[in-house]
Amino acid sequence: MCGKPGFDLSPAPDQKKNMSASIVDVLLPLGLDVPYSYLVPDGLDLVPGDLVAVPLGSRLVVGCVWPRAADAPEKAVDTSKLKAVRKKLDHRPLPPDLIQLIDWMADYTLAPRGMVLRMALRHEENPAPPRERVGVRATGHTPERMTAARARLLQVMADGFTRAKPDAAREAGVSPSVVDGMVDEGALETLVLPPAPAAETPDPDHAAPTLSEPQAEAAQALVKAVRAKAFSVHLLDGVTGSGKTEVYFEAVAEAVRAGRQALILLPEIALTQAFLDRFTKRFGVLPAEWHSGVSTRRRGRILRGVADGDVQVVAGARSALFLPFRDLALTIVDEEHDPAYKQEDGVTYHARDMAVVRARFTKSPIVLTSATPSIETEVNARRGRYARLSLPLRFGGAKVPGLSPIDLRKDGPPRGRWIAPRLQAEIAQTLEDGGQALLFLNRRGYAPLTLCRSCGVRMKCPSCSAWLVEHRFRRRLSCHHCGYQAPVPEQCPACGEKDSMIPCGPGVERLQEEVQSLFPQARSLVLSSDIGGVERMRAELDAVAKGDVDVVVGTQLVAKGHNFPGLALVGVVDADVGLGHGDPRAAERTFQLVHQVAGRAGRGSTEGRGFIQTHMPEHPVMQALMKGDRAAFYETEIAAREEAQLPPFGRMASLVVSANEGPAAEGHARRLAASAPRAEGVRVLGPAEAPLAVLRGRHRWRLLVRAPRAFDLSGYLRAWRAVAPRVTGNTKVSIDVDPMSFL
DNA sequence: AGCACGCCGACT
DNA sequence: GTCGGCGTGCTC
Repeated sequence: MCGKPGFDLSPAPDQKKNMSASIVDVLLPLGLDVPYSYLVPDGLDLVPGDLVAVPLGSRLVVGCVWPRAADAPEKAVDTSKLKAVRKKLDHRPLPPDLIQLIDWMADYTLAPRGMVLRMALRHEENPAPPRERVGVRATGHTPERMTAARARLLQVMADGFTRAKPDAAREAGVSPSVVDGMVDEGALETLVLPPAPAAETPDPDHAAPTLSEPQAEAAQALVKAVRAKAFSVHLLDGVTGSGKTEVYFEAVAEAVRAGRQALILLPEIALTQAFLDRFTKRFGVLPAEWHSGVSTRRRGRILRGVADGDVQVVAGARSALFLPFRDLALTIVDEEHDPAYKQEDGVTYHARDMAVVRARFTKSPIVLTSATPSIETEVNARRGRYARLSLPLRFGGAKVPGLSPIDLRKDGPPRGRWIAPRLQAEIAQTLEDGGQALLFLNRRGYAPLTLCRSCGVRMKCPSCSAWLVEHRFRRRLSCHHCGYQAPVPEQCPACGEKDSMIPCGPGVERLQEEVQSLFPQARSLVLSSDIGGVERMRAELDAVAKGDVDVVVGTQLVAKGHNFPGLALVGVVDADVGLGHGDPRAAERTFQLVHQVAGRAGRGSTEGRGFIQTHMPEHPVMQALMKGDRAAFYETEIAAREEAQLPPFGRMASLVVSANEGPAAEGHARRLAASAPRAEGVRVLGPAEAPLAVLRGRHRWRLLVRAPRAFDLSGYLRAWRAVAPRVTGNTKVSIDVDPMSFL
């Protein structure tokens, strides 16, 4: 098979005997931690990374030929009972750095190796065959009947070039049926075209930008890092609008120029039209997009292009991390602090951290960007493990607004309202001046809680320990954790009282209602993730950018990289959401969100103003936000983490025991805790009910493990699992190394 | 992850 | 009597 011309590469007869008895390890994309061994049929040449179809029980499964660890002893498998590899798939082998990444991630997260492989193979399940493209070419024959449309088409085709059928129709400005008609008449002939490229090649010199001096310096450092072809981590650190994207685009351009590849990871890519626009402006074409919204067929083409090295730039969500790049020269993690990078279901991992690991294996540079770096990244930069590139100035001269506090304890709004008099006056002034106002409230829906005024019963999700959130525009109550929905009851489900159900607390919908009653003449809009599809979202963002909206009421969605040039006022309606429960991560998150929202104002020519409503203006996070003092936030937060030996000064893992019955979960959690091995400096806390004690009908109890910074936490957890009582029934234990929540 | 096998409740 | 529910264990 696939013999090279002119040489007989088949093994000599005596070797052949050996070969036919050869065995490969195949990792299967299932919940298995160990590869299985298979016989290699005669003449099949397999290398690590090759995808193969192998029999497993009664079915055929696609797996990946796995390198045999040098130190691994021969497995005790009865070789006479081995099954044989059925066939090798027509596919490039997975690159070594990806195989290394999968092994490393499985070791680190304690996930079965096969489940990590599954993430890398998921996108090529059911590979849709590339659609056959039909091209047309002029034959020279003239049709019997000539029409205006036919003449135009033939004129376009007269150059003799072959065009794809739809392209020919579009260029000539005729309908596809005219093309078909000309084919029938023999004036055009059809032929099969090679598949279209998965993505067009970016032009590194399409529109080279004019960079400010600090930008140019930073760009130069990144270009140098790409040229060095060595592992390095840079933190590209700059406030909103400082031009981080333009800077790292220069490094991307360098990779493209060298004929190599770049990966740009983005949080929630489906919504960042602004990013795609900027990329197109700089490189002349769209990047290859990789996220769940891309069709299977398109993904298949991109995947092949990435493996062949033809697709040079991929912009994608965290799953793009597992693409089989042929020659990855550079990785960018945009907005590295964004919690969307943490995958919580299935294999639990942080895409930013894993991207750094892959870059290390690839021996290539990686760039983390943020205006508000995560504490982990900030500490790494301070320790000198990451090189910091700062862009201190706002591009274009506009300023991030300072945030004036509004103390809700003294100057709050009247009962049942959420906009304080001061903020109301500022909005009025802004509208009078013809500016736009943005009200930020990180709560979807109309009201976070609905209760009966007569008997006090609260509307709760039947399968989660969470209140049902009213969504008034859909007239439904819904659970944000499991998706359960129910109509808003007209009478109390507990006491039967009619019209007694009342909404408690604000959501963005309710806030908009208040805006409408306070400013009836203003055009207002709610921006929230559950408003509808991507198309509608883009249309609404456009409307805001064009100035068709006076007051925007938005959830955290408005903190992302959308550009609202007319925004003059930002009001943070409740800065305390999530704060005050003592979780340091909540403080970090609040700081990042509010800081970014504040950065939305004043991006145009006008200087923005900002207000922050809070019950705790003395809280260090609020203080830092008000003064616009980012350094102060990091000082206090880093000091607090160090004091408490929390990450990144100590290590953590969370073990969640879940079961259909509460006592089963609790009981197993207690036995699990009791079986924890003793180790110097390691503490096992709990079990306690998990923050969401019931989720999708599963009762959850949680253990937290805290360990010193340099401790091999994964090794400890593996040793623990080996001696832990085995799970029975529907009980499950899930492990999260480096959890987001420290509580 | 899937799939077969096994052991207990309500049905053609 | 079987059909089928899910809980358990195995797959090179």
